[in-house]
Amino acid sequence: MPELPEVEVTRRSFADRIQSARIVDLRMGKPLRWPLGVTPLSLQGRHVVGVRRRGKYLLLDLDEGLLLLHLGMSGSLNFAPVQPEAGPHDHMDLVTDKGVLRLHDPRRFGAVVWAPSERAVKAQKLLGHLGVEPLDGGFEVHAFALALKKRQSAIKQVLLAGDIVVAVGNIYASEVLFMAGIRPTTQAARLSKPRVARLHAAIVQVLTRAVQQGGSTLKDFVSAEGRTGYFQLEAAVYGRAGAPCRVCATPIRSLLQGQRTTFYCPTCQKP
DNA sequence: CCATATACCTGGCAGC
DNA sequence: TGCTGCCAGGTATATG
Repeated sequence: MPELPEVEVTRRSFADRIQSARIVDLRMGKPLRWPLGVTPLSLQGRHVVGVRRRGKYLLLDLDEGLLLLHLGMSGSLNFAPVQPEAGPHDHMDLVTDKGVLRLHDPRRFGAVVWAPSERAVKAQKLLGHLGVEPLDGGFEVHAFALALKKRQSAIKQVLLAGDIVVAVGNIYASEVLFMAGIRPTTQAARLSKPRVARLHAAIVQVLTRAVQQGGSTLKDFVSAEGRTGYFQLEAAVYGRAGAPCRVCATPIRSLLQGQRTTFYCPTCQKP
C-alpha cells in the first residue's frame, strides 16, 4: 500500500496531534516483521518529540530513543482520542495522553522497532543503504545521472531498489516512467542525459501531485485521520492493462519485472 | 560489488 | 456454494 505519498500523507495526518504527547502504554498484538527490541513498559513516560519520514519509514522521535514504524504492504495508522477494541489485524496501540496511535496491518509485513538512537538503527542494518529523498531538495539531476550510469538492469527495477532514490514503489515507478516517456525495460545505464532529466522531473512532479491528492487508495489505504487518497483516479498506467492510453488510446500493456507487475504504454514510452 | 530470486503473511477474487 | 490458485502498495536476506 504505502509508497512515499501514502507514508507522507500519513505522517502529516497525525504529526501535529501527537506532538509532545506522553506515552502511557504500548500494546503489541501478533508478531510483526521484527521484534520491538525493548519492553513496552520501559517506554511509559517518554514523550513524542516529533515525527519524521525517511523513505517509507516513519520515525517517531522520543525524548529518549525513537520508534521506527513501517507500514509494509498492507499497513495503515490511525490516530484517535479513543480507539474501539482492537480487531484481529490491529497489532500496535501506542497509548498517549493525546490519543492512541494504532497500526492496522493484515499481512504483518510492517514493523515497529525501538532504538536508543539513529546510530543504533543503522547498526541494526535497518535504514541501511537508502538513497536520497526525492522531495527534499537534495535530489540532483547530475548525481542521479551518474548513479544510473553504473546500473545495467532495467530502469524500473533500479527505481524500485531504492538505493539511488528512495520511496518510489510499484505504482509510482510505472507512473513516473510513463510521464517521462521511458520504457520500463530500458537499461538504466543507456538513458541519455536529457531523458534522465525528464525522469528526474517526473519523479518530483508525480510524487508531489500524489501527496497533494492524499496518496493512492487502491484497496484500503487511509491516513491516520481515516481519509482515502485520490491519486489512483488519475493514474495514467498503473492497473490499466488493456485500457486505452489517456494520451494516444493505445491499449496499456503489463509485464513482470522481478516478480512485480509493470504497466506502460508501448506508444508513448520509447525504449 | 552487482543482479536476481526468495521469504515473510493474509485476504480478495477469478475460474472451475 | 465451495474449493484452488493467483495476485497484491515492501524489503531484508540468500544465492549466483
